Amino acid sequence: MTKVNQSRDSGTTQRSLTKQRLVETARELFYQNGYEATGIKQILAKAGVNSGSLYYFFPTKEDLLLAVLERYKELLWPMVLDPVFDRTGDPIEQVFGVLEGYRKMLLATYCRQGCPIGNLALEMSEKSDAVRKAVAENFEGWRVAIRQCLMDAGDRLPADVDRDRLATLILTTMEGGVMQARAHRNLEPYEASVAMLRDYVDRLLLHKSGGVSECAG
Amino acid sequence: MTKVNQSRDSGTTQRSLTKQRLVETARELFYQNGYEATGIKQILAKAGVNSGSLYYFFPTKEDLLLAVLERYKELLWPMVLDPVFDRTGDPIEQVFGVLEGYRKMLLATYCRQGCPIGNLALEMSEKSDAVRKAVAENFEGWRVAIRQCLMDAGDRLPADVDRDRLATLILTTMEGGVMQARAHRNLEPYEASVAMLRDYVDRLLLHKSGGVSECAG
DNA sequence: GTCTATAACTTGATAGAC
DNA sequence: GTCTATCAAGTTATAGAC
Repeated sequence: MTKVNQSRDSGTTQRSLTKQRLVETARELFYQNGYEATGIKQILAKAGVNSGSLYYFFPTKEDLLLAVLERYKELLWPMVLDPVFDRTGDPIEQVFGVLEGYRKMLLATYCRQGCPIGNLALEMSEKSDAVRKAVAENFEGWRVAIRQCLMDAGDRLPADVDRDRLATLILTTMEGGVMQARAHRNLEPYEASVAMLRDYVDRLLLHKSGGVSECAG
Repeated sequence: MTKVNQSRDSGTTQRSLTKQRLVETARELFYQNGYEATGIKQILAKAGVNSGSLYYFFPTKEDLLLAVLERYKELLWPMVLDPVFDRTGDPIEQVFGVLEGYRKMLLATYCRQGCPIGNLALEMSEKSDAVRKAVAENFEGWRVAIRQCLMDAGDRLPADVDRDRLATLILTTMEGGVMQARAHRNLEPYEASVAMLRDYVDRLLLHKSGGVSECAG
């Protein structure tokens, strides 16, 4: 009784339910426990799939991780950006709305879970170049979206402020803040980091029309 | 032929050479490969020590990690701060000198190695509360030293700028910048983050004597 | 304090029937 | 595409002689 199984993968969409379930389960477990600390058996048990099926789709554990990282790229807009961008059109508020989203995540998990990409960045960058690149692409997607907000802010920001580098600092603030909040199991380091970043941006917004020098005193 | 082995541990100092070697080797390997990915066998081989000796000193692998984290606390001043503080007495330059030290480390390792504490923070915070706390203490030592610099800067910084929170942002910038530099295997994200932080601090230094409002325009 | 040998278990991955 | 059974190697940790 050969089931007529959905098989064509148009683009990144997985038509196979088993494959989908595998990626989703692996995503959760890698997130909660890290890549090394998550066993294939564990993934299999939670997904309700047998070893044979997993290895039919993914030759190695690393290939499964790469699929997970592709999935995270797909989720950037629907999960991270859209909910914020739908609520406000002000590009500066969009930026801090995204940061507020991570604060809510920390709050909801009692500072136990942060950014899955950041976790993998530090754990895997030296172990697999393919993974490192997939992580970098995830960072880049996030950063480019934030940079677009900064560009949309137009002349509200001083002309000489580098939007590209400021977008990098914003991602830096999120990742560094999340890291400390998790280590201290306390929101304060995250909130402090974002508050100081906000102070910086506020100062930039107020002094938009030139360098700092013009009103030194 | 029972060797008269040095045994008393006065404080944190390890009088046993074997123990010292074990901690040092574990420190390197945990740094390079992460905690989970490093095997006891690997540590034993590199240190030239037998399994029996390791377990004589450390009941579990986690205890070894805790000793490593204690060691990092001891190393903060001699390895991270003193080399910078000896070169300059200006507290603001001390802060950015420390950040420059991490840049040099990234440069020397082609962006392969960053901050060992940051790695452990993300890998271990959910797995062991003892490790999480030891990581938090390491962060706190670093942050307190930087905060002292900011306090030493006195009225060069505006009175209403929260030194404590600014110190947090500085650690955040280091950790977040290092993370992205490693993921992209490129110094730019780190340099961009630090440059923007410097711009922020420069603006604070110039506008020390009050709020932003006084010269809005 | 250090040695060797090994227990007890888990790991990622494979084979081959269906 | 999915199933079961299993491999070979690796894991942390222990036992007991010296």
